[in-house]
Amino acid sequence: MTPDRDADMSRFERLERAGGERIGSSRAVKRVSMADVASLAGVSGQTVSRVVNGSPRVDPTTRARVEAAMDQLGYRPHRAARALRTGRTHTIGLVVSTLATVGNSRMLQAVADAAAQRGYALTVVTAADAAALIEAFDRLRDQGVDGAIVLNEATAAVRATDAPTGLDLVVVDSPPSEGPGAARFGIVQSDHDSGARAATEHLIGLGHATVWHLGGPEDSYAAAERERGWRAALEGAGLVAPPVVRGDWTAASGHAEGVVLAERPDVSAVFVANDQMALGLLRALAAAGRAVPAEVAVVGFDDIADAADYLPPLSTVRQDFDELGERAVEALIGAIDGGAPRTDVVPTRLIVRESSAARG
Amino acid sequence: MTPDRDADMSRFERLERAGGERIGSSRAVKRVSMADVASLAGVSGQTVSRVVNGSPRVDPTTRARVEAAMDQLGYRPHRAARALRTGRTHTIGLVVSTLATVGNSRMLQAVADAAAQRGYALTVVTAADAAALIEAFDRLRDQGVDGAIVLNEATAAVRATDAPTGLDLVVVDSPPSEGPGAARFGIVQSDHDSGARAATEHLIGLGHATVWHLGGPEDSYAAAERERGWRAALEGAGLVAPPVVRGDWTAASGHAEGVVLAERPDVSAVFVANDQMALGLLRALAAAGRAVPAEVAVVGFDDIADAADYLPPLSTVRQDFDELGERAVEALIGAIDGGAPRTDVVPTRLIVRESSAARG
DNA sequence: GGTGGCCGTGGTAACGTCAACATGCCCCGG
DNA sequence: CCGGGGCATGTTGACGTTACCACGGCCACC
Repeated sequence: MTPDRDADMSRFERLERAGGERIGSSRAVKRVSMADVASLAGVSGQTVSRVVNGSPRVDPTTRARVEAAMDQLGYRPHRAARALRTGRTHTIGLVVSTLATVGNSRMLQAVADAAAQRGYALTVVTAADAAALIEAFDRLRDQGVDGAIVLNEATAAVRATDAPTGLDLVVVDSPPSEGPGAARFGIVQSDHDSGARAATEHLIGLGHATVWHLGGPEDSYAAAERERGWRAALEGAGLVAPPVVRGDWTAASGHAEGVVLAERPDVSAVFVANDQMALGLLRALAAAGRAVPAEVAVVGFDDIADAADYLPPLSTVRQDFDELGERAVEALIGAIDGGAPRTDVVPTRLIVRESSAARG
Repeated sequence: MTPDRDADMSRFERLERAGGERIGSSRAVKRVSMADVASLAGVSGQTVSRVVNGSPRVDPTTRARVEAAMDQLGYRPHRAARALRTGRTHTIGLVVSTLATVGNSRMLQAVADAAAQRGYALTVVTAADAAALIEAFDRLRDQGVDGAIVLNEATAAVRATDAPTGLDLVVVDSPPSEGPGAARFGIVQSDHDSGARAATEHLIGLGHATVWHLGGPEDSYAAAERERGWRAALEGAGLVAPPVVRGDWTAASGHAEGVVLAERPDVSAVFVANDQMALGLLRALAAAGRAVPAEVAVVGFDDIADAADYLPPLSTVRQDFDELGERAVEALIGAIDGGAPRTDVVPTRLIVRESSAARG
């Protein structure tokens, strides 16, 4: 750690010495340009450019000389100048509805890391509703991002992205883009359907007469897919699906709906569309004196880190957020580089904990 | 929604018509430059620039004409060109250690919104340790951000920011910057000390013989401050402080440490350094058969949204993340515009819920 | 032995913007 | 009536980079 820091400081000082006319103010460091490197290395700016961009048409000797000069001067390419010239900013945007849901936060982190690893900067914009989404795209276009990843529950809002935005787009958890124009944007998502099915089948396997569903908002595609999987599992087992109750992903909404479910004696198993709502449900069940899992079994979705410490520890369907982020970035960069939009589905996995332990 | 969308589409079409040579490929839209606006309005580019930047030295008539032309063409200033010329990117960076803690996510959202509101783009970089922090600053400098906000628990890592980075900086939850050079960066933080003190005094007021502390990591400044407040409250009441146990902010660590605490019969009140660790503690207590709050009272810190749905609902100290984000952005932009680094402290507030209800 | 082609390199211009200076005009004071 | 000063606007060049074309030298092939 200490060596690293020293290394950085000395590089900085070199930089300051190299370009600084003024003394005292660290703000006055003149930046090292390609021309500086070129003259030190005794080559033209063009050759420096070739070295920087890894062109093969450079003599190894020359390349070494240029690299030495860059090192000595602490040269860093000027992104704005490059962007002006090439039209590529090497920046991608992320549009997110909210960071209040833990899943979105996890995705953001995964996307940030994946982008950084590929040398792309990530700029984040929030957009709660459809109108804000349009505005968010405007802002991103102004900022000159090369493309954007959309993390927005509202299907209706995502539809708006069918409109031409002038940006390459990858949408996470989106219905297939429709219309005759075929795919307008890439899609990356978890296998909500299978995950929900597995969760529901697991509950059925425990011997419950049926499985209730505490779902996500009506306009969410992910919520619809999870509901679909739940319904399919019930149907497959020849059971009737009870009416769906819906929350808005928050624990508070899970509690509010949970109070209603807890009152019904015929509720003995609930598949909840995300972990945070399950947390609220668990509280409602506890308040109603209904033991989990003895009287009511509960399974969530997401497997956020906290779920293992709920009371009782929550069975849930794990989403691989890191993989999702990775694929979203990869798909977007592919599209930016001229590839066709594609659709990726990442598998999910049922994690059984105490909230749905076998009835003893 | 529909009108908005239509408006956007027609603007896009205008844009396409205005500059497009090629047909068919929506990627080929040529961007509208200042020169296009200038020639349409019959003025020089310089005058357009003056209008865009709100210079007062423009005749109202001319200004109107230029604005009409901009509107008609759908002109958007080119940020990269502007950045190249002025050296300002109007972008700020956010360095965050992890988004796994809900507090950090909340801060990120608040910062994103505050930055957007001021016309700044926000780029996010993660940096888990001190070495990564240095690298993160490098990357941000490459990307040409005007300044950065640092959200990183590790005090040691934050210290590294004492090294010149060539960036204006605002650090959230940092010890005062030290040394003869006075303040190198701005600081924004919650009043951890008072919050912790209030929480501890509340527990003492409930009649507990003493209050235990489940603290954050040793290298965290926020954790140290909270511990300080806890200690001060005990001292003020003439009570002896029990040994501190520490977690790493996660629920899992709270559970691991909580198991130890739950075994001790002399533990009847615990002040936990954040809500997520408190969740783990609650589970440990439940597993040990110790009722909350009847046998053990618990108070957390942060007031994340889920805390109200813990079992039992968690008493906690609320941080005003939105205010923190707002102030951090404000302080940073102030510094970018040449202001002196400043320190802001945002008040915290005790929220009493069932986990520390008065003993019946 | 001539010629074509490739290889390494350099020169020039342009991306869109804004700062600095220049220009022409009108109004006011002496 | 003339000169100076402000005001609105225009002209020029530069920020740092890369695309395009040009050039000389060398090898290979016929």
